Amino acid sequence: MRAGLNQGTHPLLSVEERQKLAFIASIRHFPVGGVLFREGDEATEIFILVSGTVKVSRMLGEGNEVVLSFFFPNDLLGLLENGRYVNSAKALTPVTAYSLPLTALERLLRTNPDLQLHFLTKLSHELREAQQHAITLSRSSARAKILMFLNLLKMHNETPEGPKNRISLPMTRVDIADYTGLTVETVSRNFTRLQREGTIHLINPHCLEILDEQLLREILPG
Amino acid sequence: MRAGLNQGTHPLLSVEERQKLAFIASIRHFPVGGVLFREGDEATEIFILVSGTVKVSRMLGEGNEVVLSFFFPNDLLGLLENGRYVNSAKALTPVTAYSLPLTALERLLRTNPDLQLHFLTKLSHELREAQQHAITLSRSSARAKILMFLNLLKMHNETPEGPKNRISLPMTRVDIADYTGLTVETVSRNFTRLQREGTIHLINPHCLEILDEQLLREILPG
DNA sequence: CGTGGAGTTGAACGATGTCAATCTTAGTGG
DNA sequence: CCACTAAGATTGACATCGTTCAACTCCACG
Repeated sequence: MRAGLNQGTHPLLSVEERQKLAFIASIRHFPVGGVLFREGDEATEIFILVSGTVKVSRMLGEGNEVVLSFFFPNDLLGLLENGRYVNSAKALTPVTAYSLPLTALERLLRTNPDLQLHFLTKLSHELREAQQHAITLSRSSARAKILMFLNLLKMHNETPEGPKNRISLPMTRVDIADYTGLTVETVSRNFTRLQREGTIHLINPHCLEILDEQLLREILPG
Repeated sequence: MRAGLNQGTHPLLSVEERQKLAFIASIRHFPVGGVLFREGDEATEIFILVSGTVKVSRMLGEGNEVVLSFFFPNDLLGLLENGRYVNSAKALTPVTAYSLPLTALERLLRTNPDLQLHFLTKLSHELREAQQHAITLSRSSARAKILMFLNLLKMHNETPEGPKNRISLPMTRVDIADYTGLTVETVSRNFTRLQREGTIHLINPHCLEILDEQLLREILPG
């Protein structure tokens, strides 16, 4: 279910490219629970995350939320269609982001074919990866899904304060369930199970430590 | 698991754009089982399907194949990374395709920012849809997955010869299983079940008729 | 102190995977 | 032209895993 636009070692844009973009950007701040944009709203800007975590989701009729991805610093978010956002984005922690007005961005891209080509390449790569990831997840066990989810968080864990391998989970169990396609109960049970196995240690529901480093290698089998 | 680059009503490129591209293209033919390109091979060209059906897949260690998508006429295929194809493409039927040499294509895009911008827009749209589709599938029942798969084929069914609502399945049950993330047995059982319910009629394993038109509406619930 | 939301745990059920047997069909060679 | 073969497809029995429904715990907040 990994669906962000970056992939750990591959930020969407290079440092120089982001600097170019910074010329047309402004800084925005959002509190916990703040909405960056809402599905269906007219799109006027896209964002590049500076700090914090964002949940991107879509509603499927009858209050059924699908969490498409979690976004971390350096991610680009706000993909749109026909001038409207296709997803909703909500801040899970206090968030700082660059805001890029669409009109200026389009002008910039139109006059910088190389920058645009890079966008194209990166986009196709990242989304292809996301698709692959989604398919992979669709055929693995609940345990493996949780491990992949933890691995995702681990890769983006930018707070190495305190013990290494400590991961903060700013989202709720429901968010994790809506992201992995499991039920809350299954998510909870598997956290407990991983703890019993000695793979992780739950400090509290929103903070855990990874004890068994090799869970990364173990992820593939399913 | 819908993952093609087009979406029925949204061909990747407009007629004019394809005409532009045709200037640098040549025609290629492939027999049933023919390989258009293989995962990891150096990429020299991309293809635009003219006729036939193509299976695009990736191997996950130990002979485990994931079918990422099926491609139909007007689809663009051959996405690559670092000069290499990331997937393999095999013809399920006799295939005719335009071949676009990458060097010429890149030159064309570099000098046509508008064409490139269109590429960018279309790509982000289609892949976003594919991602959504994959996630949707990951949380629905086997029956709903099969229905979505049939719906996909129906949208691309370009052979209205004979009775309407007749669909040809050029792929094997294993391919369908590898595409939907189910087992062959579950795929088979659900075909049988849909027939018992009167939703479809299996003429033979590679050809069926859709009897209940409203299965389309029924797909969402899961 | 309650109260309510989030999280965890238990028991029973149901759907899908697994293993194995059988059926069908297309292709092959006599 | 027919019989044999092998691959694909279907079906059944059973095991497994995740969901469902329900109860209970744990905090944060009033």
